Amino acid sequence: MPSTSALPDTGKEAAHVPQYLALRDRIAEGIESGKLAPGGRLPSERQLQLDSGAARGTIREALFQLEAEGLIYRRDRSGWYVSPPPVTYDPTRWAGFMTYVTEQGRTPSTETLSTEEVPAAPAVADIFRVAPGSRLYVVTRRRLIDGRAVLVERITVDPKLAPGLCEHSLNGSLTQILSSHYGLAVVRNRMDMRPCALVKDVADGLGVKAGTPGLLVVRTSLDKQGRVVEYDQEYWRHDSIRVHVDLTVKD
Amino acid sequence: MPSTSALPDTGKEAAHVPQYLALRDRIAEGIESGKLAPGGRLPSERQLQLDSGAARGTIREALFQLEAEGLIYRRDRSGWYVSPPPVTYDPTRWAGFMTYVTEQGRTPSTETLSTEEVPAAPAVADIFRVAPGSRLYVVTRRRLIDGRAVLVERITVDPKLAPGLCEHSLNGSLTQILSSHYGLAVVRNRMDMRPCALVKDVADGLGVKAGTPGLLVVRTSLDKQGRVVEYDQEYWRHDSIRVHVDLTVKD
DNA sequence: TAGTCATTCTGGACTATACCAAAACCCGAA
DNA sequence: TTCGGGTTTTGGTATAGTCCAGAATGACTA
Repeated sequence: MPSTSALPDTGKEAAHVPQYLALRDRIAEGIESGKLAPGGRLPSERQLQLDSGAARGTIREALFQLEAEGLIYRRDRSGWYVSPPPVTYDPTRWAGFMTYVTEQGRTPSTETLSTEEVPAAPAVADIFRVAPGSRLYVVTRRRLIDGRAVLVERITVDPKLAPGLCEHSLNGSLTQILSSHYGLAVVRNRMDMRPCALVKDVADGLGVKAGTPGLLVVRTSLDKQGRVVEYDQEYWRHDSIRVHVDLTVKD
Repeated sequence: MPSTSALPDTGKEAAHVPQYLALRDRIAEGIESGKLAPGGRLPSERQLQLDSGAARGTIREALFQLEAEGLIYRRDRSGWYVSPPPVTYDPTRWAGFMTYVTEQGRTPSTETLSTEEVPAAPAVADIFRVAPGSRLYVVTRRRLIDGRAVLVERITVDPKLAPGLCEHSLNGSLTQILSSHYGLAVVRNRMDMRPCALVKDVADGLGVKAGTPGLLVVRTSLDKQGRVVEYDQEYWRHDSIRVHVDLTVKD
Protein backbone atom coordinates (compact mmCIF):
# COMPACT_ATOMS: atom_id res chain seq x y z
CA MET A 1 0.00 0.00 0.00
CA PRO A 2 1.67 3.18 -1.17
CA SER A 3 1.00 6.62 0.17
CA THR A 4 -2.65 7.58 0.28
CA SER A 5 -2.20 11.25 1.10
CA ALA A 6 0.15 13.94 2.27
CA LEU A 7 0.34 15.12 5.88
CA PRO A 8 -1.71 18.29 5.89
CA ASP A 9 -4.78 18.27 3.71
CA THR A 10 -3.84 21.65 2.32
CA GLY A 11 -3.48 21.43 -1.42
CA LYS A 12 -0.31 23.50 -1.49
CA GLU A 13 2.73 21.86 -2.99
CA ALA A 14 5.77 24.05 -2.48
CA ALA A 15 4.31 26.38 0.12
CA HIS A 16 5.68 29.85 0.30
CA VAL A 17 8.44 29.99 2.89
CA PRO A 18 8.59 33.26 4.78
CA GLN A 19 11.89 35.04 4.82
CA TYR A 20 12.44 34.64 8.54
CA LEU A 21 12.16 30.86 8.23
CA ALA A 22 14.64 30.83 5.37
CA LEU A 23 16.99 32.86 7.53
CA ARG A 24 16.40 30.44 10.39
CA ASP A 25 17.40 27.57 8.11
CA ARG A 26 20.63 29.27 7.15
CA ILE A 27 21.63 29.82 10.77
CA ALA A 28 20.48 26.35 11.82
CA GLU A 29 22.64 24.86 9.10
CA GLY A 30 25.63 26.76 10.41
CA ILE A 31 25.02 25.28 13.83
CA GLU A 32 24.38 21.73 12.71
CA SER A 33 27.35 21.69 10.38
CA GLY A 34 29.49 22.56 13.37
CA LYS A 35 30.62 25.90 12.02
CA LEU A 36 29.20 27.34 15.23
CA ALA A 37 30.21 25.31 18.30
CA PRO A 38 27.97 24.91 21.38
CA GLY A 39 28.53 27.92 23.59
CA GLY A 40 29.74 29.91 20.61
CA ARG A 41 28.38 33.33 19.87
CA LEU A 42 26.35 34.34 16.85
CA PRO A 43 26.98 37.57 14.98
CA SER A 44 25.05 40.49 16.44
CA GLU A 45 21.55 41.26 15.19
CA ARG A 46 22.79 44.37 13.43
CA GLN A 47 25.57 42.40 11.77
CA LEU A 48 23.11 39.77 10.57
CA GLN A 49 21.05 42.64 9.26
CA LEU A 50 23.94 43.84 7.13
CA ASP A 51 24.71 40.30 5.96
CA SER A 52 21.19 39.41 4.94
CA GLY A 53 19.66 42.73 4.05
CA ALA A 54 16.55 41.97 6.09
CA ALA A 55 15.09 44.33 8.69
CA ARG A 56 16.07 43.80 12.28
CA GLY A 57 12.54 42.70 13.20
CA THR A 58 12.79 39.90 10.66
CA ILE A 59 16.20 38.87 11.96
CA ARG A 60 14.80 38.70 15.48
CA GLU A 61 11.86 36.62 14.29
CA ALA A 62 14.34 34.04 12.98
CA LEU A 63 16.33 34.12 16.23
CA PHE A 64 13.17 33.67 18.34
CA GLN A 65 12.31 30.67 16.22
CA LEU A 66 15.71 29.08 16.85
CA GLU A 67 15.39 29.90 20.52
CA ALA A 68 12.00 28.16 20.69
CA GLU A 69 13.58 25.12 19.10
CA GLY A 70 16.29 25.11 21.71
CA LEU A 71 19.13 25.62 19.24
CA ILE A 72 20.23 28.98 20.58
CA TYR A 73 19.72 31.10 23.66
CA ARG A 74 20.36 34.72 24.54
CA ARG A 75 22.14 36.58 27.25
CA ASP A 76 20.57 39.93 27.88
CA ARG A 77 22.35 42.69 26.01
CA SER A 78 25.26 40.38 25.45
CA GLY A 79 24.39 38.30 22.44
CA TRP A 80 22.98 35.08 21.07
CA TYR A 81 24.74 31.79 21.80
CA VAL A 82 24.53 28.20 20.61
CA SER A 83 22.78 26.00 23.19
CA PRO A 84 24.63 23.13 24.82
CA PRO A 85 22.86 19.75 24.61
CA PRO A 86 20.09 19.12 27.20
CA VAL A 87 20.41 16.70 30.11
CA THR A 88 18.07 13.75 30.41
CA TYR A 89 15.94 13.56 33.50
CA ASP A 90 14.50 10.21 34.51
CA PRO A 91 11.85 10.74 37.17
CA THR A 92 11.61 7.02 37.86
CA ARG A 93 15.15 7.01 39.17
CA TRP A 94 15.74 8.49 42.57
CA ALA A 95 19.05 10.04 41.68
CA GLY A 96 19.10 13.73 42.45
CA PHE A 97 20.13 16.60 40.23
CA MET A 98 23.80 16.51 41.25
CA THR A 99 24.01 12.80 40.48
CA TYR A 100 22.43 12.58 37.10
CA VAL A 101 24.04 15.72 35.76
CA THR A 102 27.43 14.37 36.78
CA GLU A 103 26.64 11.01 35.22
CA GLN A 104 26.08 12.74 31.92
CA GLY A 105 29.52 14.26 32.02
CA ARG A 106 28.42 17.74 32.95
CA THR A 107 29.17 19.88 35.97
CA PRO A 108 26.25 20.67 38.29
CA SER A 109 26.08 23.37 40.91
CA THR A 110 23.47 24.82 43.21
CA GLU A 111 22.88 28.25 44.71
CA THR A 112 20.46 28.90 47.52
CA LEU A 113 18.68 32.15 46.72
CA SER A 114 16.59 32.39 49.85
CA THR A 115 15.26 30.50 52.85
CA GLU A 116 12.04 31.79 54.33
CA GLU A 117 9.37 30.82 56.76
CA VAL A 118 6.04 31.85 55.31
CA PRO A 119 2.36 31.35 56.16
CA ALA A 120 0.79 28.61 54.07
CA ALA A 121 -1.55 29.69 51.29
CA PRO A 122 -4.80 27.71 51.19
CA ALA A 123 -3.73 25.54 48.24
CA VAL A 124 -0.40 24.65 49.85
CA ALA A 125 -1.93 24.14 53.30
CA ASP A 126 -4.23 21.62 51.69
CA ILE A 127 -1.31 19.67 50.27
CA PHE A 128 0.47 19.56 53.63
CA ARG A 129 -2.78 18.97 55.52
CA VAL A 130 -2.09 21.85 57.89
CA ALA A 131 -4.22 24.86 58.78
CA PRO A 132 -4.02 27.76 56.32
CA GLY A 133 -1.58 30.29 57.67
CA SER A 134 0.66 27.72 59.38
CA ARG A 135 4.34 28.50 58.99
CA LEU A 136 6.19 26.51 56.34
CA TYR A 137 9.79 26.57 55.18
CA VAL A 138 10.25 27.77 51.63
CA VAL A 139 13.65 27.37 50.04
CA THR A 140 14.41 28.94 46.70
CA ARG A 141 17.34 27.56 44.79
CA ARG A 142 18.93 27.95 41.42
CA ARG A 143 20.68 25.05 39.78
CA LEU A 144 23.27 25.27 37.06
CA ILE A 145 24.90 23.02 34.54
CA ASP A 146 28.38 23.99 33.41
CA GLY A 147 27.81 27.38 34.98
CA ARG A 148 24.58 28.12 33.13
CA ALA A 149 21.35 28.40 35.12
CA VAL A 150 18.88 25.75 33.97
CA LEU A 151 16.21 25.75 36.66
CA VAL A 152 14.83 27.72 39.56
CA GLU A 153 13.02 25.74 42.21
CA ARG A 154 10.85 26.58 45.16
CA ILE A 155 10.81 23.86 47.78
CA THR A 156 8.28 23.79 50.59
CA VAL A 157 8.89 21.72 53.73
CA ASP A 158 6.87 21.40 56.92
CA PRO A 159 8.99 22.62 59.90
CA LYS A 160 7.28 20.11 62.14
CA LEU A 161 8.92 17.30 60.19
CA ALA A 162 12.29 18.97 59.79
CA PRO A 163 12.84 21.56 62.53
CA GLY A 164 15.87 23.76 61.95
CA LEU A 165 16.29 22.62 58.37
CA CYS A 166 17.50 26.03 57.26
CA GLU A 167 20.56 25.77 59.53
CA HIS A 168 22.03 23.24 57.12
CA SER A 169 23.84 24.01 53.92
CA LEU A 170 21.21 23.59 51.27
CA ASN A 171 23.50 23.64 48.28
CA GLY A 172 23.58 19.88 47.98
CA SER A 173 20.89 17.24 48.00
CA LEU A 174 17.95 18.25 50.15
CA THR A 175 16.40 14.82 50.06
CA GLN A 176 19.68 13.55 51.46
CA ILE A 177 19.50 15.92 54.42
CA LEU A 178 15.87 15.08 55.12
CA SER A 179 16.76 11.42 55.13
CA SER A 180 19.97 11.44 57.15
CA HIS A 181 19.15 14.17 59.68
CA TYR A 182 15.43 13.75 60.12
CA GLY A 183 14.84 10.12 59.16
CA LEU A 184 12.37 11.10 56.49
CA ALA A 185 12.33 8.42 53.81
CA VAL A 186 10.48 9.10 50.59
CA VAL A 187 8.57 6.10 49.30
CA ARG A 188 6.29 7.81 46.86
CA ASN A 189 6.64 10.59 44.37
CA ARG A 190 3.96 12.40 42.47
CA MET A 191 4.98 14.53 39.52
CA ASP A 192 3.15 16.93 37.29
CA MET A 193 4.77 18.38 34.22
CA ARG A 194 3.52 20.99 31.88
CA PRO A 195 4.92 23.39 29.37
CA CYS A 196 4.60 26.93 30.61
CA ALA A 197 5.91 30.43 30.13
CA LEU A 198 8.48 31.62 32.63
CA VAL A 199 7.15 34.52 34.66
CA LYS A 200 9.17 37.59 35.61
CA ASP A 201 10.70 36.36 38.89
CA VAL A 202 11.79 33.02 37.57
CA ALA A 203 12.89 34.42 34.23
CA ASP A 204 15.12 36.91 36.04
CA GLY A 205 16.64 34.08 38.08
CA LEU A 206 17.40 32.18 34.89
CA GLY A 207 18.62 35.24 33.06
CA VAL A 208 16.02 34.94 30.33
CA LYS A 209 13.26 37.20 29.12
CA ALA A 210 9.88 36.88 30.84
CA GLY A 211 7.62 34.72 28.72
CA THR A 212 10.34 32.41 27.45
CA PRO A 213 8.90 28.91 27.19
CA GLY A 214 9.81 26.55 30.00
CA LEU A 215 8.77 23.34 31.67
CA LEU A 216 7.18 23.31 35.10
CA VAL A 217 7.81 20.12 37.05
CA VAL A 218 5.93 19.83 40.34
CA ARG A 219 7.10 17.02 42.59
CA THR A 220 5.36 15.90 45.76
CA SER A 221 7.37 13.47 47.89
CA LEU A 222 5.57 11.35 50.44
CA ASP A 223 6.84 9.09 53.20
CA LYS A 224 5.44 5.76 54.35
CA GLN A 225 2.77 7.41 56.46
CA GLY A 226 1.65 9.46 53.50
CA ARG A 227 3.02 12.70 54.93
CA VAL A 228 4.28 15.28 52.46
CA VAL A 229 8.02 15.44 53.03
CA GLU A 230 8.86 17.84 50.24
CA TYR A 231 6.85 19.88 47.78
CA ASP A 232 9.00 21.09 44.93
CA GLN A 233 8.15 23.39 42.04
CA GLU A 234 10.89 23.32 39.42
CA TYR A 235 10.95 25.80 36.56
CA TRP A 236 13.23 24.53 33.83
CA ARG A 237 14.59 26.24 30.78
CA HIS A 238 12.87 24.40 27.99
CA ASP A 239 16.07 23.69 26.13
CA SER A 240 17.83 22.10 29.09
CA ILE A 241 15.61 19.19 29.95
CA ARG A 242 14.43 15.97 28.45
CA VAL A 243 12.27 13.63 30.48
CA HIS A 244 12.53 9.88 30.14
CA VAL A 245 10.14 7.34 31.62
CA ASP A 246 10.46 3.57 31.36
CA LEU A 247 7.41 1.59 32.38
CA THR A 248 6.69 -2.08 32.74
CA VAL A 249 3.21 -3.52 33.05
CA LYS A 250 2.83 -5.05 36.48
CA ASP A 251 1.27 -8.52 36.50
CA MET B 1 14.13 32.28 60.68
CA PRO B 2 12.61 35.04 58.61
CA SER B 3 13.47 35.82 55.01
CA THR B 4 17.17 36.07 54.32
CA SER B 5 16.96 37.41 50.78
CA ALA B 6 14.74 38.09 47.81
CA LEU B 7 14.45 35.74 44.86
CA PRO B 8 16.66 37.29 42.22
CA ASP B 9 19.82 38.92 43.40
CA THR B 10 19.15 41.90 41.18
CA GLY B 11 18.98 45.00 43.31
CA LYS B 12 15.94 46.38 41.52
CA GLU B 13 12.89 46.96 43.69
CA ALA B 14 9.96 48.02 41.54
CA ALA B 15 11.39 47.08 38.16
CA HIS B 16 10.11 48.89 35.13
CA VAL B 17 7.27 46.95 33.55
CA PRO B 18 7.24 47.14 29.76
CA GLN B 19 4.03 48.23 28.14
CA TYR B 20 3.36 44.91 26.46
CA LEU B 21 3.43 43.13 29.82
CA ALA B 22 1.02 45.64 31.30
CA LEU B 23 -1.26 45.02 28.36
CA ARG B 24 -0.87 41.30 28.87
CA ASP B 25 -1.97 41.71 32.47
CA ARG B 26 -5.07 43.61 31.45
CA ILE B 27 -6.14 40.93 29.01
CA ALA B 28 -5.21 38.11 31.41
CA GLU B 29 -7.37 39.71 34.05
CA GLY B 30 -10.29 39.80 31.66
CA ILE B 31 -9.85 36.09 31.07
CA GLU B 32 -9.38 35.09 34.68
CA SER B 33 -12.28 37.18 35.87
CA GLY B 34 -14.45 35.23 33.48
CA LYS B 35 -15.36 38.21 31.34
CA LEU B 36 -13.94 36.22 28.46
CA ALA B 37 -15.17 32.60 28.47
CA PRO B 38 -13.02 29.68 27.24
CA GLY B 39 -13.49 29.43 23.50
CA GLY B 40 -14.51 33.08 23.40
CA ARG B 41 -12.94 35.45 20.93
CA LEU B 42 -10.80 38.44 21.76
CA PRO B 43 -11.19 41.76 20.01
CA SER B 44 -9.14 41.97 16.82
CA GLU B 45 -5.59 43.27 16.98
CA ARG B 46 -6.61 46.47 15.27
CA GLN B 47 -9.45 46.97 17.71
CA LEU B 48 -7.10 46.47 20.67
CA GLN B 49 -4.86 49.00 19.00
CA LEU B 50 -7.64 51.57 19.04
CA ASP B 51 -8.58 50.71 22.62
CA SER B 52 -5.09 50.92 24.06
CA GLY B 53 -3.35 53.37 21.77
CA ALA B 54 -0.32 51.09 21.46
CA ALA B 55 1.22 50.11 18.14
CA ARG B 56 0.11 46.85 16.62
CA GLY B 57 3.53 45.31 17.16
CA THR B 58 3.21 45.94 20.86
CA ILE B 59 -0.29 44.47 20.91
CA ARG B 60 1.01 41.35 19.21
CA GLU B 61 3.87 41.08 21.69
CA ALA B 62 1.30 40.93 24.49
CA LEU B 63 -0.77 38.34 22.62
CA PHE B 64 2.29 36.16 21.95
CA GLN B 65 3.07 36.29 25.65
CA LEU B 66 -0.42 35.10 26.55
CA GLU B 67 -0.15 32.42 23.90
CA ALA B 68 3.13 31.17 25.39
CA GLU B 69 1.43 30.96 28.76
CA GLY B 70 -1.35 28.90 27.28
CA LEU B 71 -4.09 31.40 28.08
CA ILE B 72 -5.04 32.11 24.49
CA TYR B 73 -4.49 30.62 21.06
CA ARG B 74 -4.95 31.84 17.54
CA ARG B 75 -6.72 30.64 14.46
CA ASP B 76 -4.99 31.84 11.38
CA ARG B 77 -6.60 34.94 9.95
CA SER B 78 -9.63 34.34 12.08
CA GLY B 79 -8.76 35.73 15.47
CA TRP B 80 -7.48 35.10 18.98
CA TYR B 81 -9.44 32.82 21.33
CA VAL B 82 -9.38 31.91 24.99
CA SER B 83 -7.81 28.46 25.50
CA PRO B 84 -9.90 25.67 26.97
CA PRO B 85 -8.34 23.90 29.98
CA PRO B 86 -5.69 21.22 29.20
CA VAL B 87 -6.27 17.50 29.61
CA THR B 88 -4.14 15.52 32.01
CA TYR B 89 -2.14 12.70 30.56
CA ASP B 90 -0.94 9.94 32.83
CA PRO B 91 1.64 7.85 30.98
CA THR B 92 1.61 5.21 33.70
CA ARG B 93 -1.95 4.32 32.91
CA TRP B 94 -2.60 2.32 29.79
CA ALA B 95 -5.79 4.11 28.92
CA GLY B 96 -5.62 5.46 25.40
CA PHE B 97 -6.36 8.97 24.20
CA MET B 98 -10.06 8.31 23.60
CA THR B 99 -10.50 6.94 27.10
CA TYR B 100 -8.82 9.54 29.20
CA VAL B 101 -10.17 12.47 27.27
CA THR B 102 -13.68 11.11 27.71
CA GLU B 103 -13.04 10.52 31.41
CA GLN B 104 -12.26 14.19 31.78
CA GLY B 105 -15.60 15.16 30.34
CA ARG B 106 -14.31 16.20 26.96
CA THR B 107 -15.04 14.88 23.48
CA PRO B 108 -12.14 13.20 21.67
CA SER B 109 -11.91 12.44 17.97
CA THR B 110 -9.27 11.15 15.60
CA GLU B 111 -8.52 11.71 11.93
CA THR B 112 -6.15 9.58 9.93
CA LEU B 113 -4.16 11.90 7.70
CA SER B 114 -2.16 9.29 5.86
CA THR B 115 -1.04 5.69 5.83
CA GLU B 116 2.19 4.95 4.05
CA GLU B 117 4.74 2.22 3.60
CA VAL B 118 8.16 3.79 3.65
CA PRO B 119 11.76 2.58 3.72
CA ALA B 120 13.25 2.73 7.21
CA ALA B 121 15.72 5.50 7.91
CA PRO B 122 18.86 4.30 9.73
CA ALA B 123 17.74 5.64 13.12
CA VAL B 124 14.31 4.04 12.87
CA ALA B 125 15.69 0.81 11.47
CA ASP B 126 17.88 0.62 14.52
CA ILE B 127 14.90 0.93 16.86
CA PHE B 128 13.00 -1.83 15.05
CA ARG B 129 16.14 -3.92 14.58
CA VAL B 130 15.55 -4.29 10.86
CA ALA B 131 17.83 -3.55 7.94
CA PRO B 132 17.91 0.10 6.87
CA GLY B 133 15.59 0.51 3.90
CA SER B 134 13.14 -2.19 5.05
CA ARG B 135 9.53 -1.21 4.51
CA LEU B 136 7.64 0.03 7.54
CA TYR B 137 4.08 1.26 8.01
CA VAL B 138 3.83 4.90 8.95
CA VAL B 139 0.45 6.21 10.05
CA THR B 140 -0.09 9.92 10.55
CA ARG B 141 -3.04 10.93 12.65
CA ARG B 142 -4.49 14.08 14.11
CA ARG B 143 -6.37 13.95 17.40
CA LEU B 144 -8.85 16.52 18.57
CA ILE B 145 -10.54 17.52 21.78
CA ASP B 146 -13.91 19.22 21.47
CA GLY B 147 -13.19 19.71 17.80
CA ARG B 148 -9.84 21.43 18.29
CA ALA B 149 -6.67 19.71 17.08
CA VAL B 150 -4.34 19.09 20.02
CA LEU B 151 -1.77 16.69 18.63
CA VAL B 152 -0.36 15.23 15.46
CA GLU B 153 1.25 11.84 15.72
CA ARG B 154 3.35 9.70 13.48
CA ILE B 155 3.14 6.02 14.32
CA THR B 156 5.56 3.49 12.91
CA VAL B 157 4.75 -0.23 12.91
CA ASP B 158 6.62 -3.20 11.49
CA PRO B 159 4.49 -4.85 8.78
CA LYS B 160 5.97 -8.22 9.69
CA LEU B 161 4.22 -8.01 13.06
CA ALA B 162 0.98 -6.56 11.78
CA PRO B 163 0.49 -7.41 8.08
CA GLY B 164 -2.38 -5.57 6.45
CA LEU B 165 -2.75 -3.17 9.35
CA CYS B 166 -3.71 -0.32 7.08
CA GLU B 167 -6.83 -2.17 5.95
CA HIS B 168 -8.38 -1.46 9.33
CA SER B 169 -10.03 1.76 10.37
CA LEU B 170 -7.35 3.60 12.29
CA ASN B 171 -9.55 6.26 13.79
CA GLY B 172 -9.84 4.48 17.11
CA SER B 173 -7.31 2.85 19.38
CA LEU B 174 -4.40 1.44 17.44
CA THR B 175 -3.07 -0.46 20.43
CA GLN B 176 -6.46 -2.12 20.62
CA ILE B 177 -6.23 -3.30 17.02
CA LEU B 178 -2.69 -4.58 17.46
CA SER B 179 -3.80 -6.53 20.48
CA SER B 180 -7.08 -8.00 19.25
CA HIS B 181 -6.17 -8.68 15.61
CA TYR B 182 -2.49 -9.50 15.85
CA GLY B 183 -2.09 -10.74 19.41
CA LEU B 184 0.53 -8.11 20.16
CA ALA B 185 0.47 -7.32 23.85
CA VAL B 186 2.47 -4.37 25.12
CA VAL B 187 4.25 -5.06 28.40
CA ARG B 188 6.72 -2.22 28.38
CA ASN B 189 6.60 1.40 27.40
CA ARG B 190 9.46 3.83 27.03
CA MET B 191 8.66 7.50 26.83
CA ASP B 192 10.70 10.57 26.08
CA MET B 193 9.28 14.01 26.53
CA ARG B 194 10.75 17.32 25.65
CA PRO B 195 9.58 20.81 24.96
CA CYS B 196 10.08 21.69 21.33
CA ALA B 197 9.01 24.06 18.62
CA LEU B 198 6.44 22.76 16.18
CA VAL B 199 7.89 22.54 12.71
CA LYS B 200 6.04 23.54 9.55
CA ASP B 201 4.33 20.22 8.72
CA VAL B 202 3.06 19.58 12.22
CA ALA B 203 2.16 23.20 12.82
CA ASP B 204 0.04 23.17 9.66
CA GLY B 205 -1.72 20.04 10.87
CA LEU B 206 -2.52 21.71 14.17
CA GLY B 207 -3.46 24.97 12.54
CA VAL B 208 -0.81 26.95 14.38
CA LYS B 209 2.11 29.03 13.22
CA ALA B 210 5.40 27.20 12.68
CA GLY B 211 7.58 27.68 15.72
CA THR B 212 4.80 27.65 18.27
CA PRO B 213 6.03 25.88 21.39
CA GLY B 214 4.89 22.30 21.80
CA LEU B 215 5.67 19.09 23.62
CA LEU B 216 7.15 16.12 21.84
CA VAL B 217 6.27 12.78 23.40
CA VAL B 218 8.01 9.76 21.91
CA ARG B 219 6.60 6.39 22.99
CA THR B 220 8.17 3.05 22.24
CA SER B 221 5.94 0.07 23.04
CA LEU B 222 7.53 -3.33 23.49
CA ASP B 223 6.03 -6.78 23.82
CA LYS B 224 7.18 -9.66 26.02
CA GLN B 225 9.88 -10.67 23.56
CA GLY B 226 11.22 -7.15 23.50
CA ARG B 227 10.00 -6.49 19.98
CA VAL B 228 8.99 -2.94 19.13
CA VAL B 229 5.25 -3.12 18.56
CA GLU B 230 4.63 0.56 18.08
CA TYR B 231 6.85 3.63 17.77
CA ASP B 232 4.87 6.79 18.25
CA GLN B 233 5.96 10.41 17.93
CA GLU B 234 3.30 12.73 19.34
CA TYR B 235 3.49 16.47 18.82
CA TRP B 236 1.23 18.21 21.31
CA ARG B 237 0.07 21.76 21.50
CA HIS B 238 1.78 23.01 24.61
CA ASP B 239 -1.41 24.37 26.12
CA SER B 240 -3.34 21.13 25.79
CA ILE B 241 -1.32 18.69 27.83
CA ARG B 242 -0.29 18.13 31.38
CA VAL B 243 1.65 15.01 32.29
CA HIS B 244 1.17 13.26 35.59
CA VAL B 245 3.35 10.51 36.99
CA ASP B 246 2.81 8.70 40.29
CA LEU B 247 5.70 6.57 41.47
CA THR B 248 6.16 4.22 44.38
CA VAL B 249 9.49 2.90 45.53
CA LYS B 250 9.57 -0.81 44.95
CA ASP B 251 10.86 -2.85 47.85
C1' DT C 1 -32.99 26.28 -0.80
C1' DA C 2 -28.38 25.74 -1.82
C1' DG C 3 -24.48 27.22 -4.02
C1' DT C 4 -21.33 30.93 -5.79
C1' DC C 5 -18.78 35.07 -5.79
C1' DA C 6 -17.16 39.50 -4.42
C1' DT C 7 -16.19 42.20 -0.41
C1' DT C 8 -14.53 42.95 4.09
C1' DC C 9 -11.96 41.69 8.01
C1' DT C 10 -8.19 39.38 10.24
C1' DG C 11 -3.80 37.87 11.26
C1' DG C 12 1.07 37.17 8.88
C1' DA C 13 5.12 39.22 7.19
C1' DC C 14 8.12 42.95 6.45
C1' DT C 15 10.47 47.62 6.40
C1' DA C 16 12.54 51.57 8.60
C1' DT C 17 13.21 54.12 12.47
C1' DA C 18 14.12 55.69 17.30
C1' DC C 19 15.57 55.60 22.01
C1' DC C 20 16.99 53.11 26.28
C1' DA C 21 19.68 50.38 29.68
C1' DA C 22 22.81 47.01 30.54
C1' DA C 23 26.84 44.48 29.09
C1' DA C 24 31.25 44.52 27.19
C1' DC C 25 35.30 46.73 26.12
C1' DC C 26 39.21 49.60 26.38
C1' DC C 27 42.23 52.87 28.19
C1' DG C 28 44.37 55.35 31.69
C1' DA C 29 45.43 55.93 36.66
C1' DA C 30 46.90 53.92 41.04
C1' DT D 1 48.86 44.28 37.86
C1' DT D 2 44.43 45.89 39.22
C1' DC D 3 40.87 49.01 39.61
C1' DG D 4 37.69 52.89 37.71
C1' DG D 5 35.35 55.21 34.49
C1' DG D 6 33.95 56.52 30.07
C1' DT D 7 32.74 54.72 25.32
C1' DT D 8 30.85 51.43 22.28
C1' DT D 9 28.05 47.59 21.33
C1' DT D 10 24.18 44.80 22.09
C1' DG D 11 19.70 43.38 22.78
C1' DG D 12 14.88 45.30 24.48
C1' DT D 13 11.02 48.07 23.58
C1' DA D 14 8.11 50.85 20.83
C1' DT D 15 6.18 53.43 16.76
C1' DA D 16 4.05 53.72 12.15
C1' DG D 17 3.47 52.27 8.21
C1' DT D 18 2.83 48.66 3.90
C1' DC D 19 1.29 44.70 1.41
C1' DC D 20 -0.56 39.99 1.29
C1' DA D 21 -3.46 35.72 1.60
C1' DG D 22 -6.83 33.28 3.81
C1' DA D 23 -11.21 33.36 6.69
C1' DA D 24 -15.64 35.06 7.29
C1' DT D 25 -19.61 37.19 5.65
C1' DG D 26 -23.38 38.45 3.15
C1' DA D 27 -25.70 39.37 -1.04
C1' DC D 28 -26.92 37.50 -5.31
C1' DT D 29 -28.01 33.66 -8.40
C1' DA D 30 -29.51 29.23 -10.14
